[in-house]
Amino acid sequence: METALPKFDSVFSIDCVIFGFEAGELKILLIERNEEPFKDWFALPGYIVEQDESIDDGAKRILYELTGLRNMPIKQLHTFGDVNRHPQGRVVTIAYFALIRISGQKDLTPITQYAKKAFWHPVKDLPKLAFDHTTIFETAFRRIRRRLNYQPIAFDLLPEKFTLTQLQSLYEVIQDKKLDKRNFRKKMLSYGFLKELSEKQKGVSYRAAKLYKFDRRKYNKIFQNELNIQTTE
Amino acid sequence: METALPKFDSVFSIDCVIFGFEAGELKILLIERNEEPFKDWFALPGYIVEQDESIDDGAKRILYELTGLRNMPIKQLHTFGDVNRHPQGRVVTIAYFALIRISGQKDLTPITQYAKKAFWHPVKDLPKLAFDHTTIFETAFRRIRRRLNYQPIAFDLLPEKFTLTQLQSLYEVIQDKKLDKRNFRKKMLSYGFLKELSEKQKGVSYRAAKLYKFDRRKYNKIFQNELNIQTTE
DNA sequence: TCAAAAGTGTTTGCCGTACACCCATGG
DNA sequence: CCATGGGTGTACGGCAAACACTTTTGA
Repeated sequence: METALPKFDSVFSIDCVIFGFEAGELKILLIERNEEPFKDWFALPGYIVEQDESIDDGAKRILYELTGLRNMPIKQLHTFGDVNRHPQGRVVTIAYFALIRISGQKDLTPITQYAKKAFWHPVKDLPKLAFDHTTIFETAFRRIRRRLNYQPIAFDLLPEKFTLTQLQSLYEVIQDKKLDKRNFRKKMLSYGFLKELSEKQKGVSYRAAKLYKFDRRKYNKIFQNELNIQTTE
Repeated sequence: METALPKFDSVFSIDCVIFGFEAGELKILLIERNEEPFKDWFALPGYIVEQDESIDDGAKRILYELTGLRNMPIKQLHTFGDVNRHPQGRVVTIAYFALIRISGQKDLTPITQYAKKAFWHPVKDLPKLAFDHTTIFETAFRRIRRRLNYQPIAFDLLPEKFTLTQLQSLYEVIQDKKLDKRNFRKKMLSYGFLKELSEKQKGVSYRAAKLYKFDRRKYNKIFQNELNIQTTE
């Protein structure tokens, strides 16, 4: 079943790399395609932008329609415009990315027929993806690895209340290296933007850890100088 | 004189923010437009991408045709896709940037009729630019300000042989702050990627300064670990 | 000889890093 | 009582920042 693209003159599309963290693993959101080309392949959620919507709005809409996720805080990543990246014609794609909290309740139900399903897949052992989506993913992954060093993106991936060990293991997964527990905790707490809660972890068969919250207001106050420079992208 | 765009369905274009450094000032390359819309306005060099060229190739071609500069090492900056950014229809633009050496010889002669002329303009006191080009410039400027802290982009702007004072004044201009001379020189020299030449500055009416060269090979050797992470974008 | 910029060291505080043991809890 | 992770402090080295005077040169 061939589904022709509406126009081959300079069509542009959106593709989204959505990161999540679950069961100690970094994951991204994939769909199984229900359309040619690459029907039945796994792909990043993506589709063609409408004429009367901004690319930012289009990205939000497309992500919603393919995965059921609304109002995700996506940001632009990079634009991919090789001539032959799409087998049916010229499609320039603008890639977006986001780091979000995976919560069990959110059901990933595509609204459109273009995707059979949407699901989380570990970034380790990603299958071959449709189009140039593997390249797009790699670009996104490099970006967040770098960004982890100077922006508080880890907290977007964690549950609202988390332990320092969870935070550390997230850093370790993204950077793919072990960190020293004492140094990590000392440094994180020294910033002053973590709020210690009176609650403790529950349901573990060992000493329960304290829970913390990320205090974004304090973070902004502390880093407002740097943020003036960093605000974009 | 109205010049209609070829198609209004999802046209995409390139705009280039080309930085240079001359007479102690940071400058960018502008054109004076010779086409509606915004005829006679100043604008970033930019035009529409062809169907059969990648966006990277298109960016190089367009920059050449509007300014006469060939083979510039441009990199992608960001894509701007608001619905109404172009008064004649839907044009998504992919912005590129580069830092280059302004040399007196390079004549800036547009090849096409779309630009009357191309010229360097200080980033201080930029005039109002066509379309959303002021926003694009600001995005590029923020990007290079940040990047200056972790990549050797300053050397792309300087002549091949330069003095430490020239290097420092470039850092000061980009970051808009004064730096301490002793600390600056100590730090720069400690990296080990500056090669001291036996030559000295000429034609100055005070003590001539030593000239230095940036040794990119050494730089790459020293920073290859970090570069593994930083290579992209 | 004067004006203008070149060139040069030391001290201090902070931050990153290395490193190992006892504690609390649930099963 | 045992297994599992939770939680804690110190010492060292390197880097950034503050700070002022002498030297060289051409006009």
